[in-house]
Amino acid sequence: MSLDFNIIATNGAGGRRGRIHLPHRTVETPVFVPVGTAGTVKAVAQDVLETLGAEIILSNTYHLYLRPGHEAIRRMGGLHRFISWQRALLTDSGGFQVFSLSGLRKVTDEGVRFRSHLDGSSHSFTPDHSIDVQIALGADIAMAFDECTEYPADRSRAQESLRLTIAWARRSLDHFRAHREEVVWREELGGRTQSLFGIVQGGMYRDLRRESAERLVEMDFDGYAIGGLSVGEPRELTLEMISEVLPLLPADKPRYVMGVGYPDEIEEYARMGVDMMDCVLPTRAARHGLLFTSEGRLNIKGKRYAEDQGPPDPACGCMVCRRYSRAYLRHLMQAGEALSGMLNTIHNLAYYLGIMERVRKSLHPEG
RNA sequence: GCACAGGUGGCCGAGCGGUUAAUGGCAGCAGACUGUAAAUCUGCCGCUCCUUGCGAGCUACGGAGGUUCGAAUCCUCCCCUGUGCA
Repeated sequence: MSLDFNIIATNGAGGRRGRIHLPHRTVETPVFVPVGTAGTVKAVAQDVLETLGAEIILSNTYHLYLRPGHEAIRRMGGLHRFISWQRALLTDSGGFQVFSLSGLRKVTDEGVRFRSHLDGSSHSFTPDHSIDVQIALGADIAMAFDECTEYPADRSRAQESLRLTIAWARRSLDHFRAHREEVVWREELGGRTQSLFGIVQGGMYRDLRRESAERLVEMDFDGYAIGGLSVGEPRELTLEMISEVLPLLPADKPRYVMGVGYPDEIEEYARMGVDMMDCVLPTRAARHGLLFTSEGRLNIKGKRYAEDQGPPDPACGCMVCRRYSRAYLRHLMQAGEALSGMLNTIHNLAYYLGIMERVRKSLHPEG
């Protein structure tokens, strides 16, 4: 049973509005996916996420494997039940950690040997292992195990990285197909199973990106992600790579750009046909005092807001903007109060989710 | 009153004869954050000036003197704080 995705409107520029019918939720696209690495979107509780309208969140295979452990989560009925989130879930494969924990790992054809960032203990991740862990977690969408290529990477390095990612994609998919029936909620949800997405790499080389996309498409994944972007390259390059790859991906399957972006970026990508995007930016920046608003960036730590009684964003109707002043948010930040991160995160997520909602409505006013 | 221990830049606190406008930390100010090792990280943080430079001048380690080429650092007296004994 493959993933059910239907497109209900297009804009002539590649953009489309659609619905991904996942086992736990039908997700309206284009969609922004908040990041909840360790089984929590930092600083906000699940009921708040529901109120904000989040339909799908992302968790991380590597982090949950280390703590509390994927077998423990399986025994407790899977990640949805464990974190009490009955909407859609996506797990990243750990491929990004191959990149971000570069000081603590060693990559071979087999997979990656990691030293835990928690206690220094040694662990190895292979495509098979990543898939096993992801099946134990039971997210609606799992990701192929990839190597997120660093930037800058010269051509031979990007090529080598791409070769590895393609080989790992093949193994991820084979292993996934052999074991996808094992997901804990399968019976409960009428025999439905998880989906697996492949990840396009290729550094900043158009032809390598093209090759990566073509090889993955041949394998027939449930959806396709473009990875290895927003790793330090100029924005024009990010856009160039996305533009290069999108037309090569099957129109009838979801397209997902991983790890982007700023508000204007996600809007732009959505209008050109990206169906899904995740990013830590709204949540991390929120905890650090940076609010995204219709008037631009607002660093709430600024002294200039010390007695500003206006809302963070006058054009925003979120629960934070309706109730609290800039002066109060600045005070919470200054005082190091936990509520600071919570309120800032709520606003930023409301802002990001709002952008996607506007884009969806502009593509098709219904709903 | 006596005996110890102390008084350092907004606060705490190093330094105990010379690369000391003075280590650190906190607070403050500004900035960064893009599939989260991030409630983290970076820069500034005595005053003034400019040709903005590992620049110039000024003022600074309780107060006043003194020793010394040179003192936050040593000596004398005074003031204040803490602890103990009367």
